[in-house]
Amino acid sequence: MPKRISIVDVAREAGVAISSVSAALNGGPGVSEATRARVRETADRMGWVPSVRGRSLSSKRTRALGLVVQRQPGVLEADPFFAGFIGGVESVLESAGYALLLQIGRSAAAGADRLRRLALSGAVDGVFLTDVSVEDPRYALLDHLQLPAVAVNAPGSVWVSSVTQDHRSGLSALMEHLIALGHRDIAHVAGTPGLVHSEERESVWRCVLESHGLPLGPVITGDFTTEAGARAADALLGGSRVPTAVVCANDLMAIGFLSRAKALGVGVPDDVSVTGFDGVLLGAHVHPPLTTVMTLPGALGTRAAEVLLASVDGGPRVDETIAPAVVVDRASVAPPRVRMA
Amino acid sequence: MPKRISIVDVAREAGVAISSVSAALNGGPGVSEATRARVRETADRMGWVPSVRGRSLSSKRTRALGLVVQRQPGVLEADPFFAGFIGGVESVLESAGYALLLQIGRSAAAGADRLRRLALSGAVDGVFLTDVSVEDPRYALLDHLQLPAVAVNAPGSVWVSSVTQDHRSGLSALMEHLIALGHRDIAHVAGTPGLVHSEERESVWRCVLESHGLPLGPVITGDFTTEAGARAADALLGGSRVPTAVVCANDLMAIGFLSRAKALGVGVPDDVSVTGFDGVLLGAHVHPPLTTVMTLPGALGTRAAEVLLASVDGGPRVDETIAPAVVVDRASVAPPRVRMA
DNA sequence: CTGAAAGCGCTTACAG
DNA sequence: CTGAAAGCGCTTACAG
Repeated sequence: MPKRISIVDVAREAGVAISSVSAALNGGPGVSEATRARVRETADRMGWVPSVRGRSLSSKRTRALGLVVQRQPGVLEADPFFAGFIGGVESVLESAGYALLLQIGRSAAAGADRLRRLALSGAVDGVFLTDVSVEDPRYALLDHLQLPAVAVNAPGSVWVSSVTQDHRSGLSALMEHLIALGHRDIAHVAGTPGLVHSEERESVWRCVLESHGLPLGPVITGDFTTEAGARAADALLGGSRVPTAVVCANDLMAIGFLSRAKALGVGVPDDVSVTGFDGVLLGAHVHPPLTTVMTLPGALGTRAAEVLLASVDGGPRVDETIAPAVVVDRASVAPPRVRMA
Repeated sequence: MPKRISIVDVAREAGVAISSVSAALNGGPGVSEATRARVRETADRMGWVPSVRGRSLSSKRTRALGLVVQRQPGVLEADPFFAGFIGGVESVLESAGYALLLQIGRSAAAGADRLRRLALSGAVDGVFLTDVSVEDPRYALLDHLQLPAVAVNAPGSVWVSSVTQDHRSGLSALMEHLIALGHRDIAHVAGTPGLVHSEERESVWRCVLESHGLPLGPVITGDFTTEAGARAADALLGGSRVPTAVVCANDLMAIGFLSRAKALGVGVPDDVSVTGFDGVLLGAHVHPPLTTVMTLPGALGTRAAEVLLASVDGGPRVDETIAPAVVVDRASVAPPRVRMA
C-alpha cells in the first residue's frame, strides 16, 4: 500500500508550515503569491489531493449533498424522473467539487429514517427532498436540525427551500384541449395516493371538468407503474360506460394503458383518447405516439442543486420556479367518435 | 442550531470513558454486558448518531462506496442500466450501513479524473467500475492505489475483482434463432466503439455468422441512443440490398429503428426482423413488442456490491458470474419474406 | 473490565 | 506574511 501523502509531507517539501499549505491551496488570505505558487507547484508535483476526511472533520463541511430516494429498488429502473434529475444535479455539483450521496428507502418511513441518520451523522452538507407527501414528516426533522434542504416540486417549509416546475398549467391546457375536441367523458388514472404530485394532477383534472360543468368521469387509482395502467384499461374499457378520453397521471401508466387497449381491440385514438404526463423519451416511440405534458427533471435538478449549494453557503431560504411543463401533442388524442346514446 | 451531541456527552452522561462508549457501540471487546447496555440506552435516549466525519478520520473507513458514471448527464435518462444497477447496489449497501457516492463524468477522460480524485481524497472505501473500455486506464490507477474495486461486465485486473453476466450465450442463441428461421442477410447496429460490451456484441454477431458460413451483413456504428437506431434504419432500409434481419446492440437503438422503419413504411417483422439487447421494460410495449436478450442490471448490482464489500473487508480478489442473459422472444422477429433474386 | 492518551489530516484563530 | 498550537469527533493501542 503506497503510503498516503499528507499536508505535512507537502509542507516539509515546500519548506513552509502546514497552515500555509492550507491557506495557499484554499485561496485563503495571508499567503504571498510567491509562497502560494511554490506550494501549488509542490503539491501538484507530489500529486497531493487533500483528504476529505481530515478536511470535513475540521471544516464542518463534507462537500457532499444527500438524496434519499423513496422507491422500491426495482421500480427505479422504469422511473423517468430520477435519472434526469440526478443528471441535472450532477452537472452543477461537478463544477462545484461536491459529491452526491445517494440512498434508497424502500418506503416513505424507511426513507425518512435513512435521511435522519444521514443528517445526524453529519455525512452531508444539505439534502434534496423528493417524492414529498402531503404531510411530510421530513420537514420537521430538517427544520429542527437546520440542515440546508430543498424540496422538489413541493411547497417547502419554514426552513426548507423549494424548486418547482409548474405542472398545473400544462395539464390544464391538455384538459382544455380534450374538451375543445368535444370530449365530455374524461376519466383519470391517478398516481400513488398521498404524494403531492398525485393529488395535484387529480385536482387539476377535477377543477377543469367542474369549471366546464362536466361530469367527473371515473377515477382509477394507480401507482405510476405500467402494470397499473394496464389494469386501469381493464377497468375502464370493460365497463358499460366507456370514457372517450383517459388522462393518466404519468406516461408509464399511459403506455401500459395503450398496450392493454390494443390487446382488448380498442383503438387509440379512434375509440378512446389517451394522455400521459412526464414526457419520457419513449413516449414518442410507442404506438400511437403519446400525447403528454413534458416535464424537465434535468432542469429541476440543476436549479435545485444551485439553490441547495447557495443555502449551504449561508444563503436565505428561497422558493424558485423553472419554466412550466408544456403539452406535447402527438397522436394518441383525437375528437371523440360519435356514439349511440 | 441545536448543538451536535458527541461521544463526549454520551460518555459523561453514562459515567464512562469515551473509549468505552466506542467499544460498547461498535461491539468491540473489553466492555461488560452491563456497561454496554447502559451506554446503548444512554446513547439512544440522547439520540446520538456517531459522526461519520470523526469516525472516518480515525478508522480509515468512510463507509461509502463510489460509482463514477461515464455518460453525458442528458443521456442518463434513457439509460436502462444504471437505475437498475444502482437499485441492486443500494439494496445491499442499505443493510450494510454503507452509502453510495455517485458522480458523473461527461467523458471517459473526465470520469477517470473524477475517479482519481475520489480515490486519492479518501472519500470512499471502494469503487465500482462500469462502462469499461478495452484498455481502461482506471485499472492502472486502482492497481497502484490498491483501492478495493469491482469491474462490472469486464475482465478485472490484477487487483480489481469482477462481476459479470454472460451476454454472449444469449446473443448467440438469438443469432441461431434468426438463422434457423431462414435469415441469411443479418445486419448489425453496433454500440459505442471502444466499450467492452460493444465489441463483445459485435464479435458474437460476427462469429455466429462465420460459423455458419454466412456473409457478414453491413455494420452500422451507433452510440446506444434511440436516434442512432433511427439513423441506422435510414442507412439500412434505403440501400439496394436490404437485410432481412437487423441485430441491434441494445434495445434503445432497436426501438429507434422500429419507429423509423414504420415511418418509412417498412413492416416489422414482415419486411425485416429486428432484435434488441437489454430487456428494458418498455420493449414489451412498443409495436411490435421487441424480441431481445434480457439482462439483469439489478442482480449485477447486488452481486457487485457484495463482492466489493467483501473486498473492503480484506477479502481476496474474485471473478464472479451471475446467471446468463437469456433470449426473450416477442414479436419483432419472423421468418424472412421470400424475395426475388 | 475500564480509562487516559495519542493520533487520524485537516482548518482556524492566534501570536509573532 | 508566516508558523506553532488547538481542536474537530472519533478509534485504537496501551496501561492500570
